[in-house]
Amino acid sequence: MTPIPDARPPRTDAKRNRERLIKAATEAFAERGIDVSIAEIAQRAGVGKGTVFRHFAAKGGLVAAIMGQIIDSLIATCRELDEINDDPSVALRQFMTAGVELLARNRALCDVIGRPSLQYPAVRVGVDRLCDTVDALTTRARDAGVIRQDVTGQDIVLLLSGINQAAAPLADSQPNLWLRYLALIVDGLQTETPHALPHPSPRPFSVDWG
Amino acid sequence: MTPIPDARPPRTDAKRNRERLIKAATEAFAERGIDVSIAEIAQRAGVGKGTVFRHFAAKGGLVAAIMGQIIDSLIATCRELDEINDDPSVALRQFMTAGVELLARNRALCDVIGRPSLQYPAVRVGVDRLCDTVDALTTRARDAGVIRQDVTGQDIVLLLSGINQAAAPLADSQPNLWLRYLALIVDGLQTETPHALPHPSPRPFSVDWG
Amino acid sequence: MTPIPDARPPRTDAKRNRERLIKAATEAFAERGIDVSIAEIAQRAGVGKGTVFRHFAAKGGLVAAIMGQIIDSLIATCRELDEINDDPSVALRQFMTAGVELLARNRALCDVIGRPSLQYPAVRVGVDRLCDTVDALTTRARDAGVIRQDVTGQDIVLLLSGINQAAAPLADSQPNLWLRYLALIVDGLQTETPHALPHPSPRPFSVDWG
Amino acid sequence: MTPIPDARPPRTDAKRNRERLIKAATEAFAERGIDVSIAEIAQRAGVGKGTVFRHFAAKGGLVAAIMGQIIDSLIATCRELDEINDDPSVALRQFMTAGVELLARNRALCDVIGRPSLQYPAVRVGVDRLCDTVDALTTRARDAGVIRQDVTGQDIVLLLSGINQAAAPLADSQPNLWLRYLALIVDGLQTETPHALPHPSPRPFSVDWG
DNA sequence: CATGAATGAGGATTCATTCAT
DNA sequence: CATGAATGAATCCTCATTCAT
Repeated sequence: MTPIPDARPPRTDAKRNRERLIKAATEAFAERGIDVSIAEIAQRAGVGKGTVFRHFAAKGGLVAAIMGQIIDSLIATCRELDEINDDPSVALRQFMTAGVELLARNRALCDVIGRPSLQYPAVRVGVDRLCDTVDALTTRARDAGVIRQDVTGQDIVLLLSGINQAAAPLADSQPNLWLRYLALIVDGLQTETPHALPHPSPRPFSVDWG
Repeated sequence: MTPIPDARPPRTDAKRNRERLIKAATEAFAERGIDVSIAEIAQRAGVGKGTVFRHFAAKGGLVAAIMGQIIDSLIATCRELDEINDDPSVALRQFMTAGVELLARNRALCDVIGRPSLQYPAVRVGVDRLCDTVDALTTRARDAGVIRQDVTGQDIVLLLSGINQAAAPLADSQPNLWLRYLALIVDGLQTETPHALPHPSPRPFSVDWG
Repeated sequence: MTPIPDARPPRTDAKRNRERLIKAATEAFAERGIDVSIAEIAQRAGVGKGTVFRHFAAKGGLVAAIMGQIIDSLIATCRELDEINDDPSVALRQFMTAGVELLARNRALCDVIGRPSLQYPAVRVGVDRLCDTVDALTTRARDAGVIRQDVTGQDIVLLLSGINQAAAPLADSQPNLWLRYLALIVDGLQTETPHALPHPSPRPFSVDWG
Repeated sequence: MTPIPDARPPRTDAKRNRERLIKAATEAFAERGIDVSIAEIAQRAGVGKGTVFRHFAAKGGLVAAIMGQIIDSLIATCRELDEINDDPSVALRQFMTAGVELLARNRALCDVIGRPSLQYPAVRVGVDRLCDTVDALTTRARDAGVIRQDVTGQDIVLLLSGINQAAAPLADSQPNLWLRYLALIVDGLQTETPHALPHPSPRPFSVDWG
């Protein structure tokens, strides 16, 4: 029996294209934010624009996929650091460093995480999962008494974005300025004279109780 | 004797239109950021697109004017609070509250203040002036020993943006969440066990020493 | 009887404004061509844009008026040179020099004279009158045998524009290049071995026999 | 053996569209000058505006491409006539006829060639190459003694524009009038009693010695 | 009469998305 | 499946002309 030629075009190409596309999009988004054009992403990937839309029905899907993956990697980092470090204080600081650095080096991540209501459902869900993961670490730190008792994992995640933002306006000329604000906030979290916080800890992103 | 003015004052209708335009632009920018189209601003103001360009030769000029005005008002607020309050700690907290609230209610302000290299020269200069004004207040607070000795006025200004950013993703469902992070940072600034900060205090926006 | 104040606003102002307007428009058109904006003309004249339209219902009217005046002055120049000079050859050369120089220094004149069908009726009529005037001089030159017998006044006028155009592309770097082509054409008009011209002398601008 | 092309040839429909676009642009420019809107060109070609920009990133590129092509064809014509004709006098006359006719039928060519400082670099370079090519022919004619000794190829090219311009104002009603002025100038170039020209022969377009 | 404020049509250009090849 | 050609809505901006003051 002669196999029917071309009946099933090879999946390999599609898979490799998808990988190249994701790699290119990841880099392009990191460097230029989510406003980078599909044309540029396609060109960086060495594929046609149509191929981008074959893999992701709309630009938003591509954004969500890339960003979701990055958030997942941060979740993994958090878990690892939590496991590796006996001292939750060290783990937390290392995690926060990783998180802010990620934001400082990825404009698109700031774009999607920093906007009101996180437009992208996938990002919203990812961030919630990140918050849960960080909350485990945070709880351990709270229990160990190395950070103030009223901060949650979600607070920590939100603060990552805040720390990065504080330094962002000067990022071009002073690219490591975020280290300063990270240290400032870490110091603050360890304050021995906390006052009661005036607003309850936030609700998850995916919950909107109106 | 009433002095004869050299040039006639702006016509009342023009003045009113300008006011409506500025009001509309202020609101539109606040709600939707600097990417709102001139068409929408014109429509909100009830004028033609051409009228917008009569008052501001280019969109950038309108942005700069509105944002500059807002920054100036924050500078004024800072001065007033510095004068009114004997306790620099109170003055600083009140100023920071005013600043974060302003950001929380104005997406365009976040857009122009938060981006790398502050594209708009007028904004850059305004922010530098703001930093100077805040630095006076900050210095008084440092001298009084109510905040850690290594923070400057520019740190405070940058932190405003960071505090707002921490709360921004949840702003739609929890519009006052910024109060929480403001309190957290204020507490942190008063820590009695500060560690040396790993990065020097930032240089002004308008200076780029390469 | 007390005279009614302000009943008849002084004509003096209007007249003076008109003069300033015409002066400004003349200069602006000369320097920048007919595409100069009404706003710039009004500003140069120190009047409002509305005043321009009070004096000339549309931009075309202003163009026609200014250009007509300039053409009239060239007509006067032609008459004077014709009267002053006994030698028609000299008179013709001096007139052509004046004409090309006028074009070389007036972009708007080139714009309105050089385009097909001379859009502006006033210009068309003026150019026809110019042609008639030049034809008198040309006839004298022909009768004196100092130019070839088959050229008319209209030919001469059209050649002015042609001579200027030949030099125009290099006018920025070589502003007197037109002298070269003027001399070339003047030499040519005096050829002693003319061939019969393949196209009849042109009909006037204002006549269109379809 | 057919070699495998590195890249696929342009799709037939794209090629056809490009051809229609170029044809439409060529006609539109010829009829109405370089100020025709992209919208009109697109409509004439039966494509969307975006398609025009797909093929030419900016309007200037389209202008330069079309005009460059036309100038190149004139260069080719010049070379052919130079080769075909033993008599340089005939070759030169035939070339000048072709050149003026081209201008007479193409408003955009007049626009880009006739303006001071030739704005479009591609046009400037093309015209310089044209001048060089014509200069070869002109030199032959000078050496044969059939034209005056002081004219160059660039003079000839500039005169094409001048000749066309002389006839242009009446082009609508007398579309072949340019033949008259062409004959007049050709006669003049052959004068046996030349006077020294008062201005040196022009420098190339691409050279600006300030 | 004079002013300059307001208008809005029109122009070049960008880019996500669709679809013929 | 992949390509990149085509589309057209959207955006900023200009300027002749109208008209309220």
